[in-house]
This record gives sequence, C-alpha cells and structure tokens, in this order.
Amino acid sequence: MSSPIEAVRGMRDVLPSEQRNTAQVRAILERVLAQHGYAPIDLPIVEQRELYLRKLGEELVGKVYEFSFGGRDLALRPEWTASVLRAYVATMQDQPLPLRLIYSGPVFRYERPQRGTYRQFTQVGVELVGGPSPRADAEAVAVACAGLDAVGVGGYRVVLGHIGLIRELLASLGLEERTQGVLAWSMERMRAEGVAALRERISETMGTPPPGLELPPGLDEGQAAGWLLGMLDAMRIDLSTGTRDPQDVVARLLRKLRRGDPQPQIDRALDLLYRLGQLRGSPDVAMPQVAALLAEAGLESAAYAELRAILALLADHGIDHGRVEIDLGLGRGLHYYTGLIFEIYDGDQMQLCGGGRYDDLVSALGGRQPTPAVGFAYGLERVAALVAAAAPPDERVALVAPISDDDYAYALEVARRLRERGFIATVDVRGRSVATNLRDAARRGVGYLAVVGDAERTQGTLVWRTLASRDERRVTLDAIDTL
RNA sequence: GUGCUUGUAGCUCAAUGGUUAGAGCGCCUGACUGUGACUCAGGAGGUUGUGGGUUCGAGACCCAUCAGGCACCCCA
Repeated sequence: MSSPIEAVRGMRDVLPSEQRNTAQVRAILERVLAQHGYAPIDLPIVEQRELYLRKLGEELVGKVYEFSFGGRDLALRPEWTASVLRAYVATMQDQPLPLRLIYSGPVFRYERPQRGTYRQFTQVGVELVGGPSPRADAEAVAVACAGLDAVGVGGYRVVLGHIGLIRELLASLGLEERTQGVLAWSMERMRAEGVAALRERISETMGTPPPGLELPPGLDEGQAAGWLLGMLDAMRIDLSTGTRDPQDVVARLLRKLRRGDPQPQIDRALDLLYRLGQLRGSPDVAMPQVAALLAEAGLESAAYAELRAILALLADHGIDHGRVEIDLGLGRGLHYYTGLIFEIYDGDQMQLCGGGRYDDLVSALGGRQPTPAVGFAYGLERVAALVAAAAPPDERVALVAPISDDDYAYALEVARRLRERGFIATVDVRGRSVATNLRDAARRGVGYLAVVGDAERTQGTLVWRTLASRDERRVTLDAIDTL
C-alpha cells in the first residue's frame, strides 16, 4: 500500500457540510453587492508577475506565489484590485463612470497557516472605479457593512484610517518623496517597535552613505557630478552599456550619496507621526485630538475634512458611530492606497474585510486619465466561519432500492421520474439488501425509500416508504406525480 | 519571518524505555436471499507523520524534517 498524499500546506479541503454554508454566505454577499449596483466580473488567477511588483508593498510582495513558465514570469494573484484595474485599463476605459464591479474568487498568499488564515482563500469584493471621495468612500464602507448585516454577522467593528492625512503632514514638512513613502508605510511598525527603531531604519535606508563613501565636502551639483564621473572612469566602469544614459546614472548615484533630509526634519516628522498613530478611538474622542495635532503642526488638512465628511456620510448610511473607530496608525500593506483605508473586525480579533482608496493606481497601470477609485474585499472563509450553519434547505430525498440486477434498469427509470418531480434521487449501486438500504437511508437522513423488485417491475409500480412515519404504500409509476 | 505546542487505525484516544501497539465509535459482511435506530457474530484497516540518532531494547528520549494548532508579524 502506498502512502497517502497530503494536501499542500496552507491549502484546505472543504467538505460538503462546510461548503454548503460557505456557498450560501457567498451567494448572500454577492446578492447584496449586486443590489447596490455592482456588476459581476471574473478575471484570471494567473497574472504577469510585474503587475504586483511596485504598488503592493514589501510585506505582501514577499508572499506572492511566483513562477516562470514558457519563458514568462507569472504570479498567482494575491488580491483582486490590481487585476481589476489592469482589466479596466485594458478593456473598460470606454465605460461610463462610475463603474461598479464585484468579483469573487480565490487568491493566494504565502503566509503562515493558522485558523482563518490559509494560503488559498476567497475574496469577495468590489471596486468603485471613478468614484471620488467622500461619497464613494462612504458607499464602500456602507456596502461592506450591508453585506455583513445580510449574512447575520453582528457586533463587528469598523476601523477607519486615512493615508492622505499622513502624506499631507509629511509633505508639509518638506521631506523628500522617498522619505515620505518610507515613513508613511511605517506607521504600524512604529507602533510595534517604537520611534527609536523606526528612526534607525530610516537612517539605514535613506540616511548617510556607508563610511568612506561620502562625497568630498563643498562641491555643488555640477562639481559633484564631474567628480563622480571621473571616479567611475578611473575605475574603468563603462556606463554606456546600461539602459540609462551616463548623466542619469550619475544623477541617481548622487542622490543616493547625498544625505536625503536633515535629521531635525525627520525627527519632527517622527514625533508628529508617532502621536498621530497614538490617536485611536471613537470618532467623537479621536477627531478633536486629530484636529488639535494638525493645528499644532500648522497644517490645513484637506484629508481631515474628507475624513469628517466620510464620518457624516456613514451616519447618513445608517451606520452607528458606536461601531466605528478611528485609527490613524492603520497601515495596510498595500502601498497603492492614497486616502481612506478601512478594516472591519468581528467582535474578536479576526479581520473580515479590508479596503480603501487608491487614486493613483489607474494611472500607474497605464490608464489614459487619472481616475479615482475605492474598493474593499471580504475574506469569505472568515465571514462564513462566523455564520451559524443555516437550516438545510427543504429538499425531498429518495433512495431507490432494486431487489436484484434484473430490477436495476427499472429502478433507474423510477429515479428519473422522481427527479422530474423535484426529488433528489439516487439508486443503490452496491447491490445491498433492502434491510441494509433502509438502515443506510435512515442514517443519511434520506426521507423516502422506493423498493422495486420483480412484482413492481412487471406491474409498473413501486413500494414507497416514508421513513419518518414508517408509512408504506404501493403506487403506480404515474402516481409519482402525486407524491 | 519569530516563539511555543501537538502528531499512535477512517474519527476520539490508551499503552512506567521492556513480549506480537490496544479500546470505543465508525466502516464492510452475515444472522434477516423484499423492510430501518436494538442485538449478536465475523471481517477489513498501523512501516506509531517521515528520516536519522541514543539504547541490549524506542510509540515514548535526542536531532532534523513535514503537517495541524496557539501567540506574534502581517493580512482577508
């Protein structure tokens, strides 16, 4: 006997009892989203690896299943948004905006498996392409809540953050684009490891060049470029073989060697960011604190006004502010977010849903016009796990038991007739005795047993037994219509 | 990626470092060759996750590896 083959780590077999429940939850979510005007779309599971390289964020990029086949670099999609917008750019730019799309299907991430965390899972989500803030943001959150309400998940928490607020703050301090980026996506890390750790990280990635590689002091841009070119030439490094021209290469090198931002600016930014990240809690409490912090920084924030507008609209959508929480330290590993970001948790710690606004992504993927967009996705398995298995649907199930091989063809006909009348009907394939079939039917919860033997076959009848009542009668084939 | 924990029959679990690894449930067959939940009899099913090591002797101890779970990290 050969050894059994296990499922691949992180992959799961979903048995019928669970699948019934999951499929039902999926259908409800899809229906609710469709009722909000979102049209179903389906897209490939396999995409070009390149689609995920830039905008995904280092954390998630490392979790993408990648492979090469036939000379192409490919990836299993780790999320849907990039695919949806790729498809939008490719084939839907002629559609009237806003465009509301719903998707539903498997995604793959190389994560440590745990309960509710699998390497293949199902995202059900929407994208609202061409929907500007704040109304589209509020709609996305409201629709996400509506779906959870419909499947009967109660007591969830909606957590709101806003990456635009952080961006504004950093920009107002005059920091370089790259520094802004690193800082903006380090909020979660800062919360976990503290300011000092982040400060160290910043100087590692952006700060001083390695000892011994500093530029000679007192050079202006032109002199520095000349000096660097001379150095490279002296080292016999040929710049003409690359795809960039030598000037470009030198300019980039220079930028790396020059110290990016003055330390006091960075410290100021870190301080403000740290305090911003500490601001968490109900909107009533947190929003005034945010306002105070912004005033202190002397910042007139459009993002703050946007967040306030979104909160007001959520109330209009009927979402109780009691279940809403502000968390400006909210990170989210997807670097394409530009504005609102949100996550929904069940009463426990499980994240059910996540999304946000990504106004630059259409352009980044080659769209003709800058197009605002917002979206979110549920983790179907996580949502389904919270939903009590619904009562089995009202199905009438029958087992047809032929007495001997001679009766099998007739049993098949009986089963056909039963199915025509809406029964779920099976015919015994194991050649079991009536007693065993009856025992089997009872154990499975089958409602009816049809016994067909020599007598029934010649008469065109069947013995029809209702298991629950033990009531049994002989009926003709035509009388099946009345069962 | 980090730390911890658990892997023995299809399932739930036994077995002080010591004979041929057991039980319950489930499964199959029959008693009952055309009538169910009980009963009785019989049967199938194991390289103790895998591979090394220690030992006279390993299911047990050690190492590695694979898989599940938990807490981080991150996410859905």
